[in-house]
Amino acid sequence: MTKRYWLMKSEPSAYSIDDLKRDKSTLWEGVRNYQARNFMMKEMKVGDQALFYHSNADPPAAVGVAEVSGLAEPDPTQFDASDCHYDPKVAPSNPTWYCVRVKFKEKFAREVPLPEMRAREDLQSMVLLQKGSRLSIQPVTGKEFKIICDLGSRAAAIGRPKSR
DNA sequence: GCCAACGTTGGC
DNA sequence: GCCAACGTTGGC
Repeated sequence: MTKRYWLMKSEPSAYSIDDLKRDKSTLWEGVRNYQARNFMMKEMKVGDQALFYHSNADPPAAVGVAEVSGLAEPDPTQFDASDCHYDPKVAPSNPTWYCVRVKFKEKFAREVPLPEMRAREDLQSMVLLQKGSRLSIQPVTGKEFKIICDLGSRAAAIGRPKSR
């Protein structure tokens, strides 16, 4: 099966790329949107690559790469009354919410801020940039993934022109 | 803090 | 099944 590419949002105040770096891997808990859940449940495979995106940050930015390291399993927080993602409607015998495990791959040498992505002609079709889009887990193409990784590497910093 | 856009809930 | 009201997301 071909490797696929994703973008996963997290508010850095809740869980940042540095948290993932520290933890090495984590369950992507707390997703409470069916479309995002379905990507995790039905489409994400071990080895898939994901851009780690900081939402509600200043500026919002792609900050690194994670890799799917475990197929979807029931999200434990849906059963935990002390957790802010607790879902009292869910019976333990029949989980509603699932999450994959992801592991840390890299933190970009520099963040790739949202306005920079917006400004690029070759990223216009990204789900992230569509008006009103707020999916917290979304597919990206291999091409988009590579462009953003390149922008995040130091060599590509500030989009210096090739010729002068 | 504001607010546009989206998703969910619940009355009918 | 419609749709108004409400809650949430997330950029600005």
